[in-house]
Amino acid sequence: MTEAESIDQRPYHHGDLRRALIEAALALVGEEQDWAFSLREVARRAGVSHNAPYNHFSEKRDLLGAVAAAGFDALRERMRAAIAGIDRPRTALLACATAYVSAGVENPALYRLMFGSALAAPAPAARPGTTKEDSGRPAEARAAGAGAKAVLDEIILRGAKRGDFAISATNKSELSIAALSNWSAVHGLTMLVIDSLTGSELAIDTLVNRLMRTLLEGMEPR
Amino acid sequence: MTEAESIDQRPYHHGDLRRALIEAALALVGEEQDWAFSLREVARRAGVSHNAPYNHFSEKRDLLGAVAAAGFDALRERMRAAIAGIDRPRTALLACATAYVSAGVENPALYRLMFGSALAAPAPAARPGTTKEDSGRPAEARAAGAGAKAVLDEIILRGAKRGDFAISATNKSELSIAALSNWSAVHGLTMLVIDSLTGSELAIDTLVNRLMRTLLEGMEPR
DNA sequence: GCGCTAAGTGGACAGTGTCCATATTAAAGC
DNA sequence: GCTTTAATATGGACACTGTCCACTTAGCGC
Repeated sequence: MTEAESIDQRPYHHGDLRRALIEAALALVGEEQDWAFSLREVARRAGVSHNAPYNHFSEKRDLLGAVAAAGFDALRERMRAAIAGIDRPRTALLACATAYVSAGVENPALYRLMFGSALAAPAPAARPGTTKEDSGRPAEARAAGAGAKAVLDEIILRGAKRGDFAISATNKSELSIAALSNWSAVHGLTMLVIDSLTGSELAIDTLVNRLMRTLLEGMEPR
Repeated sequence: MTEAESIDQRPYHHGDLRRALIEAALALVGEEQDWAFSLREVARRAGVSHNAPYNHFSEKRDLLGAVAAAGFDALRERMRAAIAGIDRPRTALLACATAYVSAGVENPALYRLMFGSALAAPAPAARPGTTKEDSGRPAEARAAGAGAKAVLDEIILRGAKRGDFAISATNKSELSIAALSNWSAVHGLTMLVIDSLTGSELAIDTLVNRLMRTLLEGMEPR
């Protein structure tokens, strides 16, 4: 059939299968709002055999790790765009938080995957070679997550420098704690919203606003 | 063999299989730090056939829902115990938060399961009969979660009544927002600690303390 | 005592993740 | 240009899964 290569006669080698697989998986996560889909289904979508993915990912978990990393990259860009041009740290912080929660709410499954245990190693007690500081998550996802967090860190630093926050701009520990507090609050709110556990009928943006106000001004009387 | 029922001749009917299955699953979650174990493995542990569980749970997800509910119950009791006898709301809040994070850190998989998507319905777009307010989680787990949250609500209410918090004790919305802010922060911190994403070398209790201080006193200069 | 029904059993089926041997081809070395 | 090589794709196999089905057992109300 040296001639019959009319329709869908794809070449033996895909050429860019790794990216194609990640994109297919990303689409599946979005559609099914779950990552229980089979690796074979991903392969089908990419138009390759059920074994082709193993040339690019040693396990299904590896693929999911790459998907999570893509999610973190998207989140970072979204936050960056949201705070672009905003000078006042308090305002930037609020915009950043709103963008963050929105991203999570728009694709809950992807957000859950980014922080989920699906990435953690199987770990039947005492794996070797994993420090307690990495929890067995793929390096790719960790790095992408750090990139996203950096956006927050920078806002905090600016606020500290300007004196808008009661934080020493030279005290690494204080800065780190402040960033962690903010991330915790926003991350937690995102999860609770996703899980429909807020127990509130207020709009999401309103919730974010109130949360950040509490964080900035505190619960105790001033 | 009317006589040979010497060893391990269990009766045909288990008697309390439902509870036994939940306990076996709970143990498996604790051991494997994952809920990818098979329903058949749970059945094996309970000493019944691979189909017996279906008389008590219609799906694997149902079992996991019951496990999650048990987790919430344990969390509630733990928080209750931690704040027993503490009068000052601020102190109680701190003790409660510490207990909460500790519980999550001690059994990360269980904690993740409680909030995880494993409970959410498969939901390939637009399920019927599920309002956007329930996200398809089993009622049992929802109720148990609400019970745990009530502990927090009560502390906030007490603080508001005493004037320790700048919240009107009669304003339901304000109270709700305050509780949600606290839950978000603590929930978020727990998750970040579990995921080893805090980026801090401080002890967990210290992190909780700092987080709660920020929440109580705010980031902005006083 | 007797039937009803809840609670147990084993078998079956399609589908999964992953391993293996094999085939195809792009790229590197001569 | 031709050949070797390593990367990439393929199909088959295996043990195992969740869930369905038909069937058996035995506790409980009449």
